[in-house]
Amino acid sequence: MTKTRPKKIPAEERRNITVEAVIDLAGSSNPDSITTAAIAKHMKLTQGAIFRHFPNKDAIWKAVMSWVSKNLMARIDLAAEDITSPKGKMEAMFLAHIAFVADHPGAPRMLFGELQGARQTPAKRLAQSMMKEYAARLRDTIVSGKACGELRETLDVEAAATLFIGTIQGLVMQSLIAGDMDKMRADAPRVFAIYLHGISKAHDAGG
Amino acid sequence: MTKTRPKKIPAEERRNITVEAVIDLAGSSNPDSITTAAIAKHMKLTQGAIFRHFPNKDAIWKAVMSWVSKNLMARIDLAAEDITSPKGKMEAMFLAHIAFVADHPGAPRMLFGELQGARQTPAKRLAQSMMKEYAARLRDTIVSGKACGELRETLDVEAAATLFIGTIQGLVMQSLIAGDMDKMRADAPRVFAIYLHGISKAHDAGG
DNA sequence: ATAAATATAGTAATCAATTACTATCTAGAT
DNA sequence: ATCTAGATAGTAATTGATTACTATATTTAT
Repeated sequence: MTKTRPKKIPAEERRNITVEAVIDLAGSSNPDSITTAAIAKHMKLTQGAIFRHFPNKDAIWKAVMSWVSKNLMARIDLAAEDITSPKGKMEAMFLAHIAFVADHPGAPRMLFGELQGARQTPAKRLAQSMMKEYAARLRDTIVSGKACGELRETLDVEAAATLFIGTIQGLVMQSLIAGDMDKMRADAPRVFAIYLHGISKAHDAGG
Repeated sequence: MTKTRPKKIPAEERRNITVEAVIDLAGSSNPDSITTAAIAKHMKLTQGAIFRHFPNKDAIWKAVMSWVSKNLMARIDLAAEDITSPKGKMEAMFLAHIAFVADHPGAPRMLFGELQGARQTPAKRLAQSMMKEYAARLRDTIVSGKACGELRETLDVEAAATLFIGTIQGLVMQSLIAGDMDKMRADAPRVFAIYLHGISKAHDAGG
């Protein structure tokens, strides 16, 4: 029985480790039922030590949401930045989003859980503002797609944006249910192809 | 302080009332954190009385899932039964599903929550078998749609089924997040129109 | 009177958070 | 280079609240 004492780690790094631990745990259990004891155990610390770095549990959740928001948006921006075609941009965003979720299954669960909760927490505010910016970016891309003739000019922009986000959320939900993130990576391009067909201007009359 | 005693209600009806109470509560709070005390309060009973009608909490969840499964499938079947066109069938199923969720926002939350949980509960088994049957019914309809020429013969059946379910789940998620079920009812036909465009055989070359 | 349905009042377990204390790191003086 | 004081990061034990669940008494309908 070698009860090794955990290394003393600087506060900021310890906070980062905590965020990772929560996202890790959220990948395999309901975010709402992740206890501070479970977090502590996962990062090999005692439960009380957590509160040396966060004033309370809400603060942990806020830090997690901040991480998710920052990293997800960064990956989507990076994927889309060098692409000029709106359709190409949308596909890149779609696949980047899926890849991010496949890498961090806990992330969407934290997001959903927080957004659905009745309580207006700091974490929820963060999540809401991220969703708002995401939707705005999407609408802009769709509008420019119509302008340059890639998308049908009869296209309902709001509905197309809703379906884009919904398609991702649906894919994610089904993969979380199946517990298989690799399947999602494989399905994503095929599903997006149908979506694209739904919003594109017809090229030829072929069925 | 008029502490009125609740009427004595036969056990079976009391169980039905319990199920309704849970679905009601799930509409505005995380299903996983619905306590037996909260259920009891909502149906104006003491907490202990619940356990005169159910052996344990899992049994309550199983009863709820049974209710959801039965009622959702019934509404979808009813909506589709008199329609011969596969595309028409799919639209009817889609809108019936959305209408059901709009009537019972707690239902999808119970479903998601149960399916995502790591624990293999009786409720989870029920939910899984429902999803399986739903997907099978969907694939059959899509296949017959291809056969009768309503849908593109190049259509990826699996992806189309995944997107159908995903579209619903996505719409539901966004409505739960927005806390506005009426918006979902309004958005559903517009979103489904894009999906339909994505799977349909082209009628004319118009953009 | 009897049986079913409910209230009352408990249980042990678990939760987030706090406390008293200890170990370790680091900066500045020598 | 080394010592030491203060700051930092940890443990272990405990708190009051809340959880699912239970034992028993009481009410109500028939």
